[in-house]
Amino acid sequence: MKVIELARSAGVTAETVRHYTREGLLHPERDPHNGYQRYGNDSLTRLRFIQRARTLGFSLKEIGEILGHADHGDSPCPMVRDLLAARLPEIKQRIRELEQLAARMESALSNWAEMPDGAPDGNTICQLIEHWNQPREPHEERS
Amino acid sequence: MKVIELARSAGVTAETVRHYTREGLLHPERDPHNGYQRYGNDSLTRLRFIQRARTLGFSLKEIGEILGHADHGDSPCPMVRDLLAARLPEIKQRIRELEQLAARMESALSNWAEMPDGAPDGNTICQLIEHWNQPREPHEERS
DNA sequence: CCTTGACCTATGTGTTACCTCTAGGTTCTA
DNA sequence: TAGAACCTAGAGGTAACACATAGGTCAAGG
Repeated sequence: MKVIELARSAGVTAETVRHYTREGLLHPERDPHNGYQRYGNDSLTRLRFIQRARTLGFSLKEIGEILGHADHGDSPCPMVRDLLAARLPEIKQRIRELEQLAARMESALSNWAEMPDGAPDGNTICQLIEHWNQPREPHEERS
Repeated sequence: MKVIELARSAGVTAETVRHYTREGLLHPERDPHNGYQRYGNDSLTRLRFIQRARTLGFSLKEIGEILGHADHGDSPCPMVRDLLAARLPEIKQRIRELEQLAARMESALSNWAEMPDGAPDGNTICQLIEHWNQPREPHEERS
């Protein structure tokens, strides 16, 4: 199979396949005639595996390690259990953070509903933000 | 103030201050004697503003635009309201995605509780993942 | 035979908000 | 005067691709 054929079989873009190949997750052969990458059915298996693992929240790096174990004949399953069990509380923490962020945003929007806009003076940039009563817990990350 | 003094006043690292400066969010003067950056109290005001805006989920780029408006004497507040109102549903969507991810992870972990590990053969990489009954909705992102 | 279109290659850039490192100059304190 | 603590600029790393560049390949149709 050529790049795009493999990509279509799995419902991803050719770029994604090339990316996984560059990252060492797929091992195509080279067509000595024209330098094209040639993928076999094992690549399709691996690509589908990668997709499933991604929906479970594994990073490409982790998936690479899982595949590496499997390629050595070792069962990657214990690692898979451990990674997932370790990741789950992190995801839940992240959810809580985003929920707090959403709560702050809603609080701000409702507090601002009746505040005037006003231009900035030397001391104030945007009073909506600066005079907004920050509900608990400091800093957060982005979407 | 020198970089680290401003940084400490606001509880961030010197690198963060340098980063904001590189991004044009802070406008220090130069000490002609040694080339050091010199920050005034306005910089502290701006830095604190940036922190508050960050906890509301604004990106540095957006904060740069807000500060730009304020520097021109325009009220950035309407923009601030709009940005926040537009971002909120995105955050909520992200929360839903992560909740679904967490649900998939929990489903996998509980399904796997009684499955054996088993080494990979030619067809299977990790049967925990490959034979796991994926609950609805395909692909997702990372933490 | 040649063009066109669909495909291929490698490489580089952009995304986000910093962190880390290098390599070298400055300032303060004991 | 040494060493610690600080400063500078610039480069590279992080995650998972998407997109663009520049040029080579290939099959089909006119």
